[in-house]
Amino acid sequence: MGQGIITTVDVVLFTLKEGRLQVVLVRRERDPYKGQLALPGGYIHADGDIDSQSAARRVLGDKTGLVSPYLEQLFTFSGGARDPRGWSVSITYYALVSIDVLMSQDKARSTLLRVDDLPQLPFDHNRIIDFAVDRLRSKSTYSALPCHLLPEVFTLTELQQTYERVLGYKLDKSAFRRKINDLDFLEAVDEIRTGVHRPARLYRIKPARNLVLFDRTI
Amino acid sequence: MGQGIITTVDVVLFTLKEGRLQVVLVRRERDPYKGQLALPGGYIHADGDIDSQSAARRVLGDKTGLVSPYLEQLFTFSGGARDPRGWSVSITYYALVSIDVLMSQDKARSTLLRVDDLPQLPFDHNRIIDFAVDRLRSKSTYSALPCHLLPEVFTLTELQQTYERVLGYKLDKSAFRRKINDLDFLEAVDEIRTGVHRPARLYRIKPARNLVLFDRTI
DNA sequence: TCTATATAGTTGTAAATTGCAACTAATTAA
DNA sequence: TTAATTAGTTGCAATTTACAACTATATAGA
Repeated sequence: MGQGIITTVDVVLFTLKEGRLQVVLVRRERDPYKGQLALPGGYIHADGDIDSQSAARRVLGDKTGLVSPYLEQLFTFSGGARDPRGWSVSITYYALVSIDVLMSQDKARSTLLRVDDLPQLPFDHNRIIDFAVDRLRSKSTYSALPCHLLPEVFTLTELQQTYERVLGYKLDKSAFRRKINDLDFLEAVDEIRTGVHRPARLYRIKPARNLVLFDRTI
Repeated sequence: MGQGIITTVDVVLFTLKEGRLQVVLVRRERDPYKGQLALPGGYIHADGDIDSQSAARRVLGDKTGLVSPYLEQLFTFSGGARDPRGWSVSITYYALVSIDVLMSQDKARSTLLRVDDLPQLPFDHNRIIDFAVDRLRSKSTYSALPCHLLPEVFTLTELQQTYERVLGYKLDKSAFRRKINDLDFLEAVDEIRTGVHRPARLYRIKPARNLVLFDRTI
């Protein structure tokens, strides 16, 4: 059984560094495109992987050392033209991680590049990244998704800046706080972020809470 | 090359009949589950299919006779447990068609069942349909998607009823019309739908228009 | 021809939400 | 003490949405 179709997973891992949305690329260890920067990806292992999500987690862990970032299926790219080895399917995922966690878990094999300034990449990886950026931006307009680009605890100002950096435009402070408050997916932690000015309340995502979606009305 | 992974496409084809959202099922022609009702689906042909979207179109045409319904990728289901033949990938699509077009193009091999009253189906097809219904409902709250469940031309009242039947709740007439008007994706046609009461203006989707999305603001 | 009725389509306004700007609060540095 | 800077709140105008009543146009039947 099987039709000689190459079946892979690829992961677009986002992080926010220096105020810019960046994507993690790794050097390919084998042909095709050996030595070039590309998305972390690999074959699905029919023995071993439970499903493609597990495969994506495994591949991401192997290539970047990340343990359990936010991970969600993006889209499946397929066809005879996208891989020189033959007709292929790539089940793609996107993942979010804070730069702190990335720095502490990644074993320095990966490269960070700004999503708005990418070189030409192998396969259809530019297209996949563009698709992931579009998804991230659009989903950020109606969900708590950008939270996962921050560390465990963060201030509301940091959260707003994260939204602004992902979306590429400024948000109103009071409206933003009202919205976050209404959605009720954050809880204050005891600590306070102290710095050179007025200290800020710290928050974290309420435990056992799925990704919160904002209401839409037609 | 290839890892012995079964690679298929499955399509959830929706239509609206008797005011109910229904899904098209076909009898399986071969094992496993030969003779049972299931989603129209089949192997990807690495020779012949351009990509999985083409494969989905081909399969849908072969099994239901439909030529070019609205078709969009849904999700990719995968794993070792979902198909008795082995580790498998199903790239799933959902499609929308008006009952008129379905009746005229389908060669009567297919069965229509209400999505809220399905029997147990083979593989993970119940899960796939549930997933498709969720997607259709949620996307209908912020897009022109339900248009594709109607014939070429329709009245605004018919369009509103279509939204209401998909979403499962009533909408306000004036607000609905304002929204549709603002989005500007319909154009009036010359004809008028005449009936037993006041005649209604007929509309169609403006040509060369992508699926219109409503604005969302965080 | 007149009237009742049913559906199409519009209008007015109250209620809710959002956008904007100014305000208060708390800290450090000088 | 004061200036500066960031945190966080408040008030209100502007906009959007929800709701209900209104007008318009057809058929059917008396």
